[in-house]
Parts: sequence; structure tokens; C-alpha cells
Amino acid sequence: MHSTAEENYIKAIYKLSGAGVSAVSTTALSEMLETKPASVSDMLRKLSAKDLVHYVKYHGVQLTQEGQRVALKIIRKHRLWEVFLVQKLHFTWDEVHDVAEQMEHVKSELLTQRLDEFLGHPRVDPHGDPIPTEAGELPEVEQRALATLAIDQKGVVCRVKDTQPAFLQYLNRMGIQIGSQLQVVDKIAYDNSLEINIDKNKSVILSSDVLEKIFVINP
Amino acid sequence: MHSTAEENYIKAIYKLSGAGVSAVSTTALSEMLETKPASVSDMLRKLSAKDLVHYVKYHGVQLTQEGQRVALKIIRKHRLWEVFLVQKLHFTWDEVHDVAEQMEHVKSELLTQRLDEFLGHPRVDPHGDPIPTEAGELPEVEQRALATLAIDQKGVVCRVKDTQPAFLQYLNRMGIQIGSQLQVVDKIAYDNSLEINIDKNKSVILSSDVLEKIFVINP
DNA sequence: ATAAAAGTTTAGGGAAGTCTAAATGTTTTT
DNA sequence: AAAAACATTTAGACTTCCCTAAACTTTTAT
Repeated sequence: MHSTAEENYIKAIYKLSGAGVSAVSTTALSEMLETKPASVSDMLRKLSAKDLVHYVKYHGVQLTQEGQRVALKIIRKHRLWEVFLVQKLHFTWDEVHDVAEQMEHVKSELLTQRLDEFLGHPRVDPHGDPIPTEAGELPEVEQRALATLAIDQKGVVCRVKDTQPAFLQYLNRMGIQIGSQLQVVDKIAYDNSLEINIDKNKSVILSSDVLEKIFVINP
Repeated sequence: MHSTAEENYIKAIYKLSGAGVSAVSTTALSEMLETKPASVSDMLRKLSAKDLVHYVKYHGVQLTQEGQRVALKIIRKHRLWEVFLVQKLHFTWDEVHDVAEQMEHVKSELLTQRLDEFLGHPRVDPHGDPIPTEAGELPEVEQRALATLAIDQKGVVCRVKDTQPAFLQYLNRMGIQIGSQLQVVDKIAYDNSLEINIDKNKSVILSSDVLEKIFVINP
């Protein structure tokens, strides 16, 4: 089996390997994992020896097929536990991340399987992130950042791409959650912020930072 | 916070501190934890420095008040997760121990509280072991080992004191579970085994080893 | 094109937790 | 009451994962 540390590296590499990223840098990993680059180099050598990553010194790292399989398993567990915490234990979406971060490392195939069943095979977690299937598929739904909507366009919130409590609590205060109906009221050109109407009710100004983290469907 | 290793030592010391035990020996701990006595000595020094145990070299170890508090918290979490696994995820009682052993180390007060609530504040786990309350009380119910019953006496199984899968699977095959109605049919004097009737149905011979691990009420 | 800046790796070391082997303390036996 | 047996601790070492400092490679800027 893999250690918790190894699993955290694999997950971090996976998350930093977005579309069009050929290799993940040591520095990027050290930032995400809050360690020093020297520690990352160490671990990459180790993961490479286990054939979990393709690692070329000074040129970054990529997951192997096996590495991807492992990453998706961890992410599947993390997101299933998040669903459990919110739906069954009534956690709020800003409380789940740290706890799920611990639970995702519990080793038991049976547990994951049964949890999935118990929750009714959910497709997304409380932040709208898709849950990898048992077979290791990660079905992505068509969606766009709120920032890409033009004036008067509408969208329904289906995902938020930042799990930090501070961000999620900010959305709580704005009254934005998964399923919220948003409409662009106005564009403030000089800083790319938008005035957004929420659920045909109050309107708020959202900074471009925030607009990039909220995803909607029905454009 | 305490490390997983520390928590496991504390739990082991607690479990070995039965009634009338003044101090737990290094060897006993090393056996329960499957480590070498030398490693135990090391850790006891460390736990002593943290005031979790009273440790006198060459004379064994006891939990401090704080140590006991920590032990009961871990045991509470372990047993609550066992209930969850059996009642909600349909694990059998021989499948839960190893998984609960991992989950008990997840750190979150809120999680434990909410889990307890979700399960309806259960009083015992699937093996009949009482669950410590949030306040750190461990309510023990009156009960006696099956070995202490005389011929013709009846009892209802309320607890089994061995969580090894092999033992529990043996009970499964005998048809013995929590709630089973047992009656002593005969005593085989030479090896202290008993012939036991199960649920007014079939009868089986149970060795004295097994008889010491099954507890009943209504004597 | 090359020097400076930025990024990465290596070398050496520390904490946690484990081990073996040797030394020391305690208990039992005779 | 000493010897033998047993239990425990200490000493030194290993692994994992992290660190700092120094060396090295790649990228950027002039």
C-alpha cells in the first residue's frame, strides 16, 4: 500500500495536471503541499521508483497510468466522504474538506463500495465536483465559468472550484449555493467584475477572482 | 494532537488495565501492539513526558486521568464507527474491526458528535461493548461469562469479548449472535466444555476458551 | 550570447517510530 | 543468598518524511 504522504503527492500531481499541462513543476507541488522544493524532489524520486510517476530531473513530473488510477481512487473516496458528511451528518460545505482529507486515506475497498451504495451512487460532491466511478471514469459535465457570461445571460450554479472555508463562507453570505440562479446585470469593465443577480432577488458585485471559481450550466 | 502511534499505545494500555491491574508491563504492551519491548520503552518515556501515563522504569505503566480521557475518546470513536459500518453499510461483525481501527484516528469533534447523533446515540457496538459517552462515562451492564452458567440455566448473548474475525466467523457458523438465547444442556467435566442449546434449536459443544468470551444476561 | 535570475537537485541532518544487540534490573529457583 | 531465568532499558542504527544550505541546471534579460 501507499503511505498517506505518497497519496497526498499523487493527488497534488493529479490536481495540477489540468488540460494542456505537460508536466508539473517541483515548485508548484511544494506550494500545493506546503513543503520545500527539496522535499518534493526526494519524494518524486521515490514515486518514480514505484512507477507511479514519470519524472525527468529539472523537467517536472507526470502521473503514469497506475499513478492516475491511484489518484482517482483517492479523489473518489474524498468526494464520497464529503457527500456523506453533508447529506447524512449535516455538515456545511465549508466544514467538510479537512475531515474528508483524513477519511480519504482509510484503506478498504469494501468500505468505499458500500459507502457509494449507501449514498445512492452520487455523481457529484457538495462543491459540484464529479465523483470518479469505481471503474475510474471521471465524467465531466459541460459547464462554464461565471466570468464568461455576457450581460443579461443566465446560469445555474453547478460547481465551485475552491474548497477553502473562507471562500465558501463568503458564498454563503452572498446567498450563492449549488443550484442558485444567477443573471449578469452589468459589467464593470475596468476590473472585470460583474454585477450578478441571485435567484431573481438581490444583486451583488463579484470580483473577477470569484467569477473564475463559480461554474454554471444553461448559458 | 496525538499521533496515531501514541493513540494506539494509549488504547492498548487502557485495554490491559482491567480490574485489579495495578500496572501494565512492557512485554504485555509489546505483544498487544506487535512491536518489540525496546520500542515500547521508548514510547513510554515519550508518553510520560506528555503526562499521559505514570511510568516507573522496570515497574510498568498506568494511564493518568488525561490518558484515560484520551483512551475513552478513541474507544468511543472506534465503537461508533463499528455501529455505522454494521447498521448503515451492512458490514458483518467480523469485518468491522480493521476498518474502525483506521477511522478511530480521524480528528474532528464535530464528526464524532454528529456521527453519534446520526446513529441515534447507540449504547453498545456490534460486539456488545459499551460506547463511552461524550462526557467520558463508560456504563457497564451486569453480565456474566457463559462459562459460569450451571446446567439448565439460560442466558441471552449480550457481548463477545474477542474481535478477531476468525472467532466471530466461528460464532456465525455456530449460529450465535447478540440476542441469541442459550441454555446449558450438559457439562463435560474433564475439559470444562459445555453443551449449549442455541435458540431452542440445535445444540453444540463449546470449549472453555470460547465460553469465557461469550457474555450473557438473565442468569 | 552570456550573465543574472529563477528553479531544481544533492548533501547532510533532524524527528518519529521501529529494530537488534548488549547491558542492566528484577524475580525465581535451588 | 547466589545463580539462573526473565524482564526491561539503553545504545546504536534504519526508514520515512521533512528541513537548510550549497551546488547545479534552465530560463530570462540584456
